[in-house]
Amino acid sequence: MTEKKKLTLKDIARELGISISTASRALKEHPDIADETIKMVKAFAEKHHYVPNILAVNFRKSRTYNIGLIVPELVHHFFSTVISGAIDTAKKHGYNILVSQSNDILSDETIACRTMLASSVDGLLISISNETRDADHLKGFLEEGKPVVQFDKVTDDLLSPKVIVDDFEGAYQAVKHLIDQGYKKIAHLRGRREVKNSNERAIGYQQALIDHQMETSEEWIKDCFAIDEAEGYKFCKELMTSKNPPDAIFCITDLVAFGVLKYLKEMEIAVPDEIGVIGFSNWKLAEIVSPSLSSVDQHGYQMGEKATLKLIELIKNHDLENEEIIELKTNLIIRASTILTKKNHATIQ
Amino acid sequence: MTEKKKLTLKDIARELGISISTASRALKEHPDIADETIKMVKAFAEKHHYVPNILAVNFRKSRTYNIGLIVPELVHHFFSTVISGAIDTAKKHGYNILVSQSNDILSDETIACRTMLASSVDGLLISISNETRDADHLKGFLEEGKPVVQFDKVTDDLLSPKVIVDDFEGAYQAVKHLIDQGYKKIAHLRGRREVKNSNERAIGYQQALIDHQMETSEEWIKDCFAIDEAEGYKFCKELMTSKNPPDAIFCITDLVAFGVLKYLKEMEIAVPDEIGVIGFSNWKLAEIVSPSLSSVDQHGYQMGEKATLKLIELIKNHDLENEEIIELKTNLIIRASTILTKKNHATIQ
DNA sequence: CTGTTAGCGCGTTCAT
DNA sequence: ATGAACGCGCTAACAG
Repeated sequence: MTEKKKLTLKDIARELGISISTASRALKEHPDIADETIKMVKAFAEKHHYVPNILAVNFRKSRTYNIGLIVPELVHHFFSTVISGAIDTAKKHGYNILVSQSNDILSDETIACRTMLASSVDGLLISISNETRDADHLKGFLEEGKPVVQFDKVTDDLLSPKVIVDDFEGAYQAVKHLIDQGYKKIAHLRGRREVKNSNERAIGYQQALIDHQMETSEEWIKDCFAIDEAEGYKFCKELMTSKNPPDAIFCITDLVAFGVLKYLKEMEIAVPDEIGVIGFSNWKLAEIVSPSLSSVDQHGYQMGEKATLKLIELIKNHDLENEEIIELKTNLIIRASTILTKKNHATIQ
Repeated sequence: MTEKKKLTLKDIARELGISISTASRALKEHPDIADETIKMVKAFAEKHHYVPNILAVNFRKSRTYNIGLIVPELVHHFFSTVISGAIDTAKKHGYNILVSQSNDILSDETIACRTMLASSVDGLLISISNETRDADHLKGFLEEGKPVVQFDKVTDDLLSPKVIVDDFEGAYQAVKHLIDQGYKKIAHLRGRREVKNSNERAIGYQQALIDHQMETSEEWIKDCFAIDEAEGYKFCKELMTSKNPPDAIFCITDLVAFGVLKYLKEMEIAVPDEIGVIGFSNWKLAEIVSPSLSSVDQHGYQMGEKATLKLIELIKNHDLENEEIIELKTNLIIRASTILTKKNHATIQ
């Protein structure tokens, strides 16, 4: 395989007996250039498959049309959905997306940032790790004139736009739905106390209970750490074997809810009749499991779109001082795991 | 936010009263340069946070340390796992990954390729779309001296290394496992006839049946097109309501198997006692559903690693004629959906 | 050991 | 309407 020697402006100029700058301008249809010249140059370029050397262009303009994107975990339904939206949107605007993951480890995140900065992305989209507290490793981007947009998991330590979901409202609606269905003792498997989203959801849960004068209990709130299926299983067991077991469980995320469902199935505790279960994030699998799982949809794809659009806007305007907050509404998806009939309702009471 | 004016080699040279090339070489610890000079330059660079302008370096060396990666679907457990492996591996070797998706549409794939080429990736990792037949849109990479490595879904129309899974063997083992468990009438929900992987799995299925003198029937083979849960449900219904229903089903992928499980559950047909179900790909959810789903693990992460390593090797060696085939062994994961006890075995007979 | 020089390909004044 | 010339920041061949 012999590599093609790439055609340059210089080649075109030489072949056509014009100057390099004329060739350059002709290709851009600069108003100063004669129509005929333009036509001639364009035809020649077309014929010989001239492609500008993007490396030279980038160098000259010091930009790359590449956007960095860092998430905690790539193999994760919600984040991959966000990435999907980001990629599609970026593509539409002529940008590429450079993806990296932090594995929820701050040092990995810091390294990823360095690599991104070194490879000269034009801007950064990031959802911070569970370990991240301050944003020192992100400030380098702004210092170099590269805008940052945070999404989903964000920190206030960085002045930047944030695209987030209304976690409070989503949680509130989920719990209100459980209440409306007739469930009386609603438990919550919550996420980490250091993570804002988790706290928002927990507050939404509590507010809904308070607003509807529902019974509350500290025993019904369990703190997840790994936020996985095993924890859902474990805490569900704890709850159901306690003195005052709940009759509904609101889970910080679907994955945890799957663990809950698993335990309940093993114990032959009927969902939704004996107990209602609702998750958060609306994983693809939520509609596939049996019983299908009610959940709060976060519109991940849309989040990817909005964050990317905002970033591209900032890049174009050299805007490094934007701190707009774009809050997406959640969407309650009601499925079998919480549809309690009146009859069963009575049973519970 | 005022942007820092970046320090250049020229600045260092001027400040230190040396030439630019000396500064450049000193930073690279070139053997010609006096230790003292090296120390001095490095100290100065360190102190003033000198960072080489990567755009200039890339331009000069005509390479970017960026690798393109195109998959049919990003929001897909297997592919996101592959990407995860690719990203981690690339990072280790100083490369970034530029991700794009084709949505299984050839024209999208072609556009993605063009964008990747234009943005000057150093090489390409690709798993082709279901629509892709020939590799004309990929040949441009080789023509420009950029190596390509195909993985999972590959075409022989392009001379390139391929990292694939031994689909035949994986399917064979899955079906053999069903036979060993005592299932007698094994059906297969297969994938598209135009897709190599589907055919390999179908052949593995048939060979296992033949080798063990099992009953076969054309009726037991159903062609999936969308390869989703709905199809699993639909075809399972067709199978179970036919004159000669199977007592086990081997599914082209876990997603289809989930649909199968759903139908069986609705009909209260017991898995694994009345019917065994096995999938392919070992999705995260396979162990979460009830009953947990036996599956064939494809080692997606490892596939991402191997493909990336191979590509980096080709990039470094300017090797464009490699057509090595790296075949990964699958791994049979046995779970509840196929563990038939001896007693039940007798029942079936 | 170090400096000088010559580009890499392109965009952009400044002339003409 | 077009061309000459310069420089972006860095590397490397050549010269001393």
